[in-house]
Amino acid sequence: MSAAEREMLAVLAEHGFRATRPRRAIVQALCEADAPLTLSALHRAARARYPKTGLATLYRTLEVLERCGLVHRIQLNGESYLMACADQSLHYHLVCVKCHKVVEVHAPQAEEWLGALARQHGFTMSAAPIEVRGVCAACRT
Amino acid sequence: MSAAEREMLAVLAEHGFRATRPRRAIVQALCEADAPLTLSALHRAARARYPKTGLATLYRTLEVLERCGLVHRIQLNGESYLMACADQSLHYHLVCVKCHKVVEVHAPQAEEWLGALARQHGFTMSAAPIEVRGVCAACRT
DNA sequence: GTACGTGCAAATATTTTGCAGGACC
DNA sequence: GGTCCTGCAAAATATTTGCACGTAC
Repeated sequence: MSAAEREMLAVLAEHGFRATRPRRAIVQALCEADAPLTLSALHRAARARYPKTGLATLYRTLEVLERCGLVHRIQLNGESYLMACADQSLHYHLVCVKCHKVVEVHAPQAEEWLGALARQHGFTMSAAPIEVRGVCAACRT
Repeated sequence: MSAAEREMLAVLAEHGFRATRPRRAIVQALCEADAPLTLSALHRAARARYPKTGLATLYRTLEVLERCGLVHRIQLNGESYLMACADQSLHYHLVCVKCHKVVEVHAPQAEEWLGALARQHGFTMSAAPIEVRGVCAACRT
């Protein structure tokens, strides 16, 4: 079990949710994916770990995970994808619109800039990842 | 007709799409909204301008507008919203998660920072708005 | 005039719900 | 042992499609 996985289950527990088999299958599938997953890809991946995982449970689990800030929906070329991110601090996700891979970036200085910018407009940024779309090195060629 | 509206119709024309009545109603509804709209709110708003606007046409028009980069889907507290933005340059959208209002911000310096950050990771940012979630001054009280 | 778009209704697909039984703490 | 969760199937929603008819260019 990866650290990310352990972390997510811990946060779930803190919020009073149980670590059931389908939930662990879904969390594991999300953590082991190397890019965001569509709903049906996630269902397939969860079933590979716990075959009885039902679609209704997947929806219900995603709602819980999103509520806890552990799962994020991102829009890529018109499709909706799901990705896990237990990190509740402000940071960036560089998302490649071609291969869909995501690089998680912490850049305190950039965050300060953005924070200052927001403050100028009376905004208080929330501690959620900021999605930045682009093309990665491998896909640019 | 607002400048944004005119701009969107011009871009549509450039892409070879016709400015039909339902499309103009949808574009106008999007441009006049002071916050992103849900699909059904947009349908209602479009119908207020051209009552015969059908739901299928709304879906088809949104696909066209998104393809042309004129409409963006944003996720807010689990709901999906649509907003118009004809500006194809890199900039930020400060989105209030309470009242849903959006402030469009151009900040060359912040963009340079972010660009440099992305380059360090081999990324080339695409010229799309970057959504930053937070709480606006009015809603913070 | 002729594509391109449309509204409508039917066909699909997606998401939610109710409930009897199972599994986590 | 008592809830909280689950799978299943049915219900409710949301989205797409086919087609005969309009209308923008």
